[in-house]
Amino acid sequence: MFKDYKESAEIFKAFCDESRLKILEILLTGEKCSCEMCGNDILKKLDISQSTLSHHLKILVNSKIVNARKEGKWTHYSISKENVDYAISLLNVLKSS
Amino acid sequence: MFKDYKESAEIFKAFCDESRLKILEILLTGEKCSCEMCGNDILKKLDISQSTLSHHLKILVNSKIVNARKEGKWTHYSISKENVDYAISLLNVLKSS
DNA sequence: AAAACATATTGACAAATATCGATATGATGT
DNA sequence: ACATCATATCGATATTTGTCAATATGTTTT
Repeated sequence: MFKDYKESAEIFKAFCDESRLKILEILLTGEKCSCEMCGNDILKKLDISQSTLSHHLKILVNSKIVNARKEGKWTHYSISKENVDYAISLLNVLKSS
Repeated sequence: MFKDYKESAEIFKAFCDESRLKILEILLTGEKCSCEMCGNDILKKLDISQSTLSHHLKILVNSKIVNARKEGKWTHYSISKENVDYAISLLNVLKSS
C-alpha cells in the first residue's frame, strides 16, 4: 500500500510528460551539467525554451528522480537510480496479492 | 530508450494523481465490479463524486494499467499486472548504463 | 568591480485536468 | 415495454500545468 499518496503521485509526475521523458533519456547517457543542458544542441532537440527546461528540471529534482549537484558555476544533473528503484518498488506493490 | 514518448507519458498518468492511487489500492484487493466501486462505501472512502470516479477509471483504463471486463450489467475492474510490468520495464531502462 | 555568462524566477497566457450536478444511455428484472 | 438501477457523458467551473519572453540572480573571468 502507498503510505503517502501525495508524495507517490509527486514521484510519478516525473514520468508523465513527454518533455521530461526526453530529458531523462538524455540524462541516461550520464550526468549532464547545466551548460550541456542549456547548450543549443540539447535545447533544440527538446524544442522548448530555456525557462521551460528549467521548470521541468525543477519538477524532476522535486520528484527526487533527478539529482542536482551544484559545483561552482554549474549544476550537474543525473538520474537517481536509487529513487528510480523506489518508484519501481511502488509499482511492484501493484503486482502483489 | 522510450519508443513512444506520448504513450509512455500516458501510462504514467495512471500513477500521478492521488485519487487514482487510492483507486489502484482498492483494486489491489482483487477485481472489483463497478457496483462495488460506486457503492457508497468506496466512493465515500475516496471522497469524490460518481462522475469523478468514472473519469478516473477512464484514465486508468486508457493507460492500460486497469482492465475493464464487461459482464452484463456490470464492468469488472482489475489491475493489469502485465501492464504494470511494462511500466516497470520502462523505469528499468532508466537504471541502465 | 565590471562584464560576461549560466540559470532561476516572474508574470502572463493557453491548454489540460479535476471536479461537480444534471442528464443520457444502456442493461435487468418485472 | 416499462421501471429501475448502474454508469457514462455533458456542460460548467476552478485549479493546475506547460509554455514563453523578459528580468533577476549568482558565478567567473578580466
